[in-house]
Amino acid sequence: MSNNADLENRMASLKAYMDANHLKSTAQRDTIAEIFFKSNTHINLEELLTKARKKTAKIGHATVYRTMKLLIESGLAVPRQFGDGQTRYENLPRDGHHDHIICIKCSKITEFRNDEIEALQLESAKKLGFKVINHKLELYGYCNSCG
Amino acid sequence: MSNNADLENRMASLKAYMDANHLKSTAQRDTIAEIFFKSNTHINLEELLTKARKKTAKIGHATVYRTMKLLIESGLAVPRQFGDGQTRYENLPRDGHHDHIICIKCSKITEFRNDEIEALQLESAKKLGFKVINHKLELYGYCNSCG
DNA sequence: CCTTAATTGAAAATGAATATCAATTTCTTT
DNA sequence: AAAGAAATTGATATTCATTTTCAATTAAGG
Repeated sequence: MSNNADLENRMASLKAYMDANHLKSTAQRDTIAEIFFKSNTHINLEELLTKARKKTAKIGHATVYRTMKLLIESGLAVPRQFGDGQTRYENLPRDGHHDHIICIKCSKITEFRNDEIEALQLESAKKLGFKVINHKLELYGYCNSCG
Repeated sequence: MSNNADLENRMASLKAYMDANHLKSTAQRDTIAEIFFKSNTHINLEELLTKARKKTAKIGHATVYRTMKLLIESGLAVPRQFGDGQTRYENLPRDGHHDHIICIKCSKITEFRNDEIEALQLESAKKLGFKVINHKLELYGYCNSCG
């Protein structure tokens, strides 16, 4: 699946969600969603707003917040807080879930994935009577540049 | 080790940290620290403030924030954000680290621990050139009452 | 004690996120 | 294509958690 097809898939998912909820498609929403879907990093409000304003005439920050809330509700974005006071939005990778390693010195965020850990999580939860829907795993430490 | 000895241990650790940094011991600090060390849950500012004011005449909210910052710096408290906009402070259990399972319906927080997961985390990080200092693992799902 | 430096509370300031509201835009129905 | 209903928008005001400021107070060492 090409990046482009992936983008179109996500835009279509969003459209479907909006249709199902009597929500209207607007230039602002499309711009913000597209910028978000194209982002790889954990984008924050300011970045979204700056990029969106380059494409579409006038966009207020409230609209960015509102659009991101919509993307979260529709399951296309995940809000994350890494401790610096601002929410960042994660674009779910099409190849599935990943976790994060954050350098406590330079703040670099690296993604990783370990299926064995995922399996053990499900097992642990099951023992406690929990049905897991989602999870967050963050390792904090020093990257090899800062270590 | 009794609960009381444990409390005294922590108070002593704090004292040692303060001495080493030319910080003064005050009634407010002692009160807040003690309340925090005695707490089992993930206590937030409001709870700390309410309890502290019952013990010590006047305590401003700024002082609670300042004291918790001190406890974090000294490694005796860990700040956590579960997504409801406010920081909660976790008292490190004397028997070591634990992780959390959060019910997305009733918000109940259950603690668990799995050493196998911890080991795999270290291994994953090592492969990426990271030295892990700390980590957060949160599983979100439905508890057996809500599931 | 007495001096110095740290600490405190009250109030003001900051900053992220949300709510308000009149004006605008989309979508459906003629 | 035009109109009407309903949703959306941007600017502004607001909320709420947290931080800063600063004059007055207090702790600790000499």
